[in-house]
Amino acid sequence: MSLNKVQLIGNVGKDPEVRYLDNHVAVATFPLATTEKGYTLANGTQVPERTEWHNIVLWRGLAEVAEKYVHKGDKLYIEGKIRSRSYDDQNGIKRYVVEIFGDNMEMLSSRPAQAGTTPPAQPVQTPQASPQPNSAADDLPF
Amino acid sequence: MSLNKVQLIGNVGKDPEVRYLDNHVAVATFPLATTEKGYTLANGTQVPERTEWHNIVLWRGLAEVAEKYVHKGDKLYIEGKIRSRSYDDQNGIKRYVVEIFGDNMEMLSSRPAQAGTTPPAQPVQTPQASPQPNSAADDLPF
Amino acid sequence: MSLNKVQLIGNVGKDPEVRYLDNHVAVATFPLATTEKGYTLANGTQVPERTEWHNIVLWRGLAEVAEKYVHKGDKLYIEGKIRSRSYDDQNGIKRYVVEIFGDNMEMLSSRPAQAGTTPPAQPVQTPQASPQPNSAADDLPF
Amino acid sequence: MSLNKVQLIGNVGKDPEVRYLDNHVAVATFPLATTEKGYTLANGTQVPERTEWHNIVLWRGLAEVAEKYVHKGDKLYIEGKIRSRSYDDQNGIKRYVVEIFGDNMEMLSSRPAQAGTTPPAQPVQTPQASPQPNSAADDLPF
DNA sequence: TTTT
DNA sequence: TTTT
Repeated sequence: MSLNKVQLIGNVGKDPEVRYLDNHVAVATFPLATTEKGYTLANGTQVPERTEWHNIVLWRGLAEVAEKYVHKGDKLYIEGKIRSRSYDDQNGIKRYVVEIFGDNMEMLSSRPAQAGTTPPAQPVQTPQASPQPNSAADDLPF
Repeated sequence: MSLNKVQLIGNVGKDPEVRYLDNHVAVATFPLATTEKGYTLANGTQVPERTEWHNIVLWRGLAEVAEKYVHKGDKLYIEGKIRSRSYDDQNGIKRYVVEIFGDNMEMLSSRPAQAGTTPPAQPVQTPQASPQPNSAADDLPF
Repeated sequence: MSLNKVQLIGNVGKDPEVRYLDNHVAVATFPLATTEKGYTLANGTQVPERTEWHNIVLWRGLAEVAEKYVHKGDKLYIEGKIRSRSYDDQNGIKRYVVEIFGDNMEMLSSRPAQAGTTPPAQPVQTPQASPQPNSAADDLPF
Repeated sequence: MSLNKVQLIGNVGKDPEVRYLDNHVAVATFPLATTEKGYTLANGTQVPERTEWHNIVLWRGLAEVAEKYVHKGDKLYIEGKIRSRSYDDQNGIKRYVVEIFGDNMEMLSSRPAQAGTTPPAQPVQTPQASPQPNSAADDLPF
């Protein structure tokens, strides 16, 4: 009875950081920028261009694809869901992050493949159940 | 060159708060919950149900519709985009909020209308012109 | 490098027809109606309400869920992709049908469960690769 | 109470055909191909690549943008709705066509602009007003 | 053939 | 803070 879906087309802000959990599950994270063009209102007000940064998190096969094929500057389509998570920062202050857990990705920049790699079958998609790490979505300051 | 789209079906956590800006523009805010059902992994691990809370922000006509027709507990479809915003909290600490700016809403609970109101034309959407030429969708051979 | 995604919220026109292929794979088909409300243009022209009928096709687990829980009149969310298919009608004339192959479904009507059934875990979603029956999408008269 | 949404990323099959109605409204039509990669099933069956052709129809401003900037071979994101239409063919046989009425388009190929034209503001969308309050999306702690 |  |  619920839907939580995000679709983004944007540019990768940094090369993905990939780590492997104890169970050898890969997790990739990287920022993705979407940009709205600026425009002028009827009354002459200039609304400037605006860039939104999204924290992308990929798991398993998608993370491995990202490790091999995704680079800073690439244009990507990402489909997934919104997840909130809290953590305590270095000053013991509780912080909230919103992340996009991607379950489908399309590479929209066509780059020459790196030596020793083969191009990914697309669409690359996570098989069914995605892992659910410790996270919290309560107490949002809203 | 960019897409920032969110689609949610969930339940309204609180009656909308509606305020009017100096230019008489209405802004409505309310929390919306999406819930993923829990499940059991192949290895027997129980993944519990998980609720995500989304900060919905509606403008103008959509805000006015929300003021009249949206109530705590209602099931809604919301389409919009992700927007981040920062503010300084009461301790001068910079905080970030992620909000969903809705530009399309569908009311999925059919409630009896309140006395003195009329049901909204649906879909309620930020105004758009879309011409409707002669066309037919009947008698499909299916 | 490609995306083909459809999202529908509408009403089921008929109880699903479910058949089982030789390999015991279930396939369910039913029509789903989406309706745009009519409205009046600035120049006074009345644009009438318009109903679009979609041919929904579900496979495997989703088809089995549809067989048990989906009924005429129900409101559904369906996510999937567009597929065209051709066939020769009884007069040997080549006909084209467009179908929506659903891979995600949400039941938006909450009906009392039928005796002897248990509610489906939701969201019900097809696990990865969906079967690709004989179909053709070429030579469209466009 | 209804949603009819399609999202496509694909390649333009032919340069758009643009015509102008009596009221000077522009209408552009062109085919767009989405392609699913082939794959091999667990039992060894080869599922071949499959291309789906979509009949895109754009109106007004979007049609004018397509006339200027969209060409055969371009990669596009198109968002819109499914519309069915019937007509009688040259043999008096009733035919049905399914079209995608686009209301949002993103050009994903970056081509050098043609002489005498300026690049389109993007996203190009059927006009909408959406207020932009003070907000910040930088310095996210990620 | 649905629904509001 | 919702809902099943």
